[in-house]
Amino acid sequence: MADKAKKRVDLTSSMEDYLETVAVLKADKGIVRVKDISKVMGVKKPSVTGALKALSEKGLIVHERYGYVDLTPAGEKLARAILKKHDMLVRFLTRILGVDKKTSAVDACKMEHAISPQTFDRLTKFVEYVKGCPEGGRPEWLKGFEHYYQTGKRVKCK
Amino acid sequence: MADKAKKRVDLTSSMEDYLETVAVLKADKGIVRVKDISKVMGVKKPSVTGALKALSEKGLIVHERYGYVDLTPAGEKLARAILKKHDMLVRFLTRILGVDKKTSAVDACKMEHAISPQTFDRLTKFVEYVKGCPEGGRPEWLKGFEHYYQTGKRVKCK
DNA sequence: AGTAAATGTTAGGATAAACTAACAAAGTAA
DNA sequence: TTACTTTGTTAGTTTATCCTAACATTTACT
Repeated sequence: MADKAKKRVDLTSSMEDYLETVAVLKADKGIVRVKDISKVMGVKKPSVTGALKALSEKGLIVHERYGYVDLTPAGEKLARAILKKHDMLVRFLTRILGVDKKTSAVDACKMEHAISPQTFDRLTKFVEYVKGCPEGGRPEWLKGFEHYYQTGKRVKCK
Repeated sequence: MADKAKKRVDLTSSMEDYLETVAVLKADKGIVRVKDISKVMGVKKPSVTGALKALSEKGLIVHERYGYVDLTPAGEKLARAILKKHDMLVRFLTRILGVDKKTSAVDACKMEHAISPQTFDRLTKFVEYVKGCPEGGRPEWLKGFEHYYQTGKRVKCK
């Protein structure tokens, strides 16, 4: 077996955010450039250059001087995992808790660095469970929660 | 009105963690010392000394050289807010998602820095709602989720 | 009281992540 | 092709957080 040693890639929250942004931009616009990452993340361009250098060194992206940015297969894979977490959290926040879209996106972006695999697993299944529970619509109890949130009063408990 | 200017106290996650730990230790053991904070948080003592200095300068704790640590009223108030978030998250993770106690504590500690007031508000009400829904016990749908989590199969949906 | 152990502090350094100012390359258009 | 604009990089600084090593103070025991 050719020693394909798969070093564990351990990213800081910040680096995960950069990687995630690269993946999103790539999906959205096809090409990824420093300027766009900078804009989306609200940081200055030199910060981006620095982050990209770090991600390059970890073998997660490809970035030639003055050129576009692209993900390596390892980067793709990692980004997918991060985005999965992100999307699940957004779904939980919006569909179940009723948090508004913008806030959900912001919170998900921070929460995705905070949750353990166990919590991820359970929350994922929770969102799944709620989604498919009464085939088409929202479960009764969730409507009950919405009502409780609005009025402070419970209805139809069991 | 005597200008009681209430400067906005904006803490980093790290400083919030220190403040929280001080509050917990005070509640648990009455007195708070550097060594204990160090032990609980898994950092070395010089890090604690430094953090305490920063919290002192913000008027959140009282700490005399070589002495015990105590919270000021402002510190108490802030700590209470942080702990409220923490406890709510632990309750959500354990009681609703079924995450184990230890993991819940760890995740809550990180998530508490990530959620907005809106998410806090909604999640708090959600936990409240679930708790008091069928007076004594757990709601049917939550049992349904547990079953789904264990077996992957849904029962009694509506 | 005198000494050893426990506890706390200081000084100095490392790392991560951001910034500004100045420079370099690439793209655009006359 | 030259000159302007856009985009990207480099160098150097700042802030936050942690660390280690060495020193200081306090506490506890004999």
